[in-house]
Formats: sequence, structure tokens, C-alpha cells
Amino acid sequence: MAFNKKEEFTAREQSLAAFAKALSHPARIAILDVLAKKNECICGEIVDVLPLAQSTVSQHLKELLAADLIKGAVDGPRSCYCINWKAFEKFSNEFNGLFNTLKTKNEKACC
Amino acid sequence: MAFNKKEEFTAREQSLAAFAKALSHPARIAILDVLAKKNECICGEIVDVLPLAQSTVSQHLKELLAADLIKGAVDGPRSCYCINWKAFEKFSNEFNGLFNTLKTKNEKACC
DNA sequence: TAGCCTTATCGTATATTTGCGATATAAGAT
DNA sequence: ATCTTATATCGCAAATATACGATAAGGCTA
Repeated sequence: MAFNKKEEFTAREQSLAAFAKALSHPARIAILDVLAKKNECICGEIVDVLPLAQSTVSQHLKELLAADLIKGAVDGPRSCYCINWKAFEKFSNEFNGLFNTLKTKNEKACC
Repeated sequence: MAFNKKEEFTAREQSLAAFAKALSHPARIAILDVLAKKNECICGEIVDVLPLAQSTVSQHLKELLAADLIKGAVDGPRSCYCINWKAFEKFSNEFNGLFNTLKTKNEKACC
């Protein structure tokens, strides 16, 4: 790609796409599952559960952080993560909005 | 990546991630919007609306097809696309399931 | 202080995605 | 038959993403 065209789309389109992108890898889905299951923040327990190296998991966590889907805090020698519920709810509502718009608009498929 | 590790995750994780991936580009969100807005199948009208070359749009359409989110049919000299409502609903429900699981499980954020 | 544990970051290799122009393909129009 | 129009595909370039090992950084523990 000669240049990145993503900026030429609307803010809403970019925002939805960014959220989807954060969820677009099974490892990141799995991480969110783990964080939801354990009712407290976790750190390297995630590494034990996933079939990935520690550095790779760290990178996935970084991406989820960047997408604002999780929050992180340093707890002594280890790091503690949890789901950013507020941001997550905002995003999931936005997503449901997309789904509903698409669904209610056109129920009679044409092809 | 020395090798692709995606297969080592559960089918559900892979399925959700694949759906998210299909939605992870603003152009593909925009395409779905266009298809929903027009109450009939469209083809190159999408090219007129998007800030991308024809060949690039064709590629995005191909990916949406591969993800089963849209259906395509040849209509004389042109192609006709529309949203695959059945598959879309299945996916969006699956996604809502994920959201709800994550949301109801843990409302008290820890960090 | 020295060693240990946990996590983040760096460097690197490879795979995938994004994007475009050029070219093929296929059907209708002249 | 040829031309036009609409799409798909090919080939290529550049950007991102994925993954890992090695290393750094930061805080306990002895």
C-alpha cells in the first residue's frame, strides 16, 4: 500500500474498525475470556493458559491496552490487568448499533 | 512469525476472531453500510462512494464474501452484492454472547 | 548487596494485509 | 465482429501483524 487510506473514512467507521481489529485475533479473545472469568486482575497466569510465548502475550496485552479494552496496573513485581468495562460497554453498544442498523434496514435479501 | 498459532485456539475463539477481522477495516464497514442503505444489490456504486481504486474495493468485497458476511451474484455484465442476513445475524448473536459474558461476569473492576 | 522472579521491550524473521495499475474476462451494445 | 462497460484477478510494493528469543528493568527476598 503506497499510503494508508484509513484516515479517509469517517470517525465512526474508523472507531468500529479499530474495535473489531482489537478482537480480530483468537489470542485476544482468549485473553478477554480469562480476564472475565477470574474475578480479579491477572498477569502471567494468562501466559500459562495461552499457547504462546510470554513476549507474544505481552504484545497482545499491549494492543488491547492501546484499544482501551483493558486496563493495566503495576502490582509490585507483577502486572495486573482487567477489562475496561466502561470502554467495553461503549464499544459493544456501538457495535450493536451497527448490527441493528444493518439488520432492520433490509430483511428481504435480494440475491 | 515462525508459524501460525491460530489453530491452537478453540473453534469459538477462531470464529469470533474471524468475524471481527472481517469488520476490522473501515472500508469494509463502509461497504456494509452502503449495502444496508440501498435496498437492492449494488456493484460498482460502492467504488464511486469509497476513496479506493476499483481493484481494491473488489478485494475487500472478496474478503467479506470469504467471511460469509455478504452474498454475490452475477447480473449480466455486472456483479450484485448484498448482506448475508442469516450469517450476519448468527455472528452478531455470537458476538453479543461474548459481550454479555464479559459484562455480566465482572462488574466490579479491580484496577 | 546479590540473586530471583515477573514483565516489558528490542531485534529479527516471516506472514499477512492493504493498495494500485495493468491485464484478463465476460456480457451487452453498435 | 468489434467496442464498450463492469468486474475480477495478477503482479508488485509497502506497511502491519504475528511470533519468538534475548535482554533490560523493576521490585521482592535472602
